[in-house]
Amino acid sequence: MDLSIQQLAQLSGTTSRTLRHYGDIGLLAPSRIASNGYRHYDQGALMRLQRILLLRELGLGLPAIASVLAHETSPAAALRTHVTLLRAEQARLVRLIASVEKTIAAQEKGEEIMAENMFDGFDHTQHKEEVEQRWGKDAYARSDAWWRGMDAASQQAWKERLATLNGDWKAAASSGVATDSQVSSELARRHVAWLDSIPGTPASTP
Amino acid sequence: MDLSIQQLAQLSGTTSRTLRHYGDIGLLAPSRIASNGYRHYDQGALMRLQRILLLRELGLGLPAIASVLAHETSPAAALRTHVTLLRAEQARLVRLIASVEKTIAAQEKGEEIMAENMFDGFDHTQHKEEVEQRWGKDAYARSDAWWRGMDAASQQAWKERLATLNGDWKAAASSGVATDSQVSSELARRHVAWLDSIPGTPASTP
DNA sequence: CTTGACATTGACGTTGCGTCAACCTTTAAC
DNA sequence: GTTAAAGGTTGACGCAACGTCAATGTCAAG
Repeated sequence: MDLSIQQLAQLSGTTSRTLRHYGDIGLLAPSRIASNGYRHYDQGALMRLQRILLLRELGLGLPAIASVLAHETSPAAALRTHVTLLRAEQARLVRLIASVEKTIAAQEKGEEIMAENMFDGFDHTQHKEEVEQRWGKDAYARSDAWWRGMDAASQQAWKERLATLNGDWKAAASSGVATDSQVSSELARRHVAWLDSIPGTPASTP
Repeated sequence: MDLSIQQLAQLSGTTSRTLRHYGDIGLLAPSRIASNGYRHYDQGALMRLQRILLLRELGLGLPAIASVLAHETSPAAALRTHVTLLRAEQARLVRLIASVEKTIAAQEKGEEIMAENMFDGFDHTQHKEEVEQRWGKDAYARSDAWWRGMDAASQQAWKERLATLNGDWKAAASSGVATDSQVSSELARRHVAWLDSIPGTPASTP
């Protein structure tokens, strides 16, 4: 098994440039360099490349990959750290998508989004420092992004839905409704339906 | 309203370097440059900056933002394209997270991961395409993302919290609890607290 | 022998700023 | 009046992981 750089590239689904790059930075050396300067790779190099590509898909940087492969000691810690970052990034993407979709929807309704919605944002910004000090940065950032992604009408609608739900729920509780399933399950349905309107909530969990 | 570069940076939550960069690339020119060379920004600049930052949050690149602001014609198409890319990226992240977690789990059990786990990733990819074709891309990405972004323990916790809440709520309703505030407001607090654990839910709505 | 496919090294381009560096202004304090 | 602390300016390099020429050498086939 003696592969040229192109052959290895095609086999592993990457490019020759990448392979030379890995060679340059000492991540994956060719197993042999012919007299004409051509790089050649053997089975061992291929396996190492597989691991490299796997770790790369897992999001590790090339230095990190080199480190892991160098001293094969617990990649677990690195991975654990990394999964945290991935989750954060993933959450951010979810918010981004919801926000973009909301923007598109508003656009399609012919609304001129930008105008006063900006001032909403502005108010929010000034509010921001206070909130951050009282509730912590993370909490603010997370909650703000979703809320801010909505236009005024949607925010109003959200508030109303929450108010209605809470109202019905209280009413049901205080009136001691017909003990069980009919009314309460109806409430539960609406409860779940409302949750579904929150970005990221899975529709099909139970 | 005449803002220095720092003042504008703080107001808008960005940095002076960013503002100078935007000036350099012609995205946001200072409204006035004093005789000493200092940049000054007015209300108009601030509004334009708000739009820039909004579009940036939506993930558009600076040239794209410039284009949108230049000929104010339908950002819808650009956004639509972008949301597609975002979804793809998001789906990829979800797979990444799952894969990393699988790797971690395997590691902790002392297994030598790399070998056949690579094929796991492969399987997963193939599975994904099937699912996407059968259920539609959107549905898959949206419903799956949040849920899958959690580890098993978190999913379990989420289920339990939901079950407990629903249980208490039903119990309260069926037992016709002391008509009002004490118990119901306590439930409401927990209700809200639970909602807060869902990514993106604003903590301080009322 | 020539053509075309594949190899080499070298070096600049990409994205959106962060981060010095070296220097000038304004403000507040002593 | 002097001085030190802030805050301003223009370059210019750095980063992550290669993509993409450019200029040139090598190999197999017609």
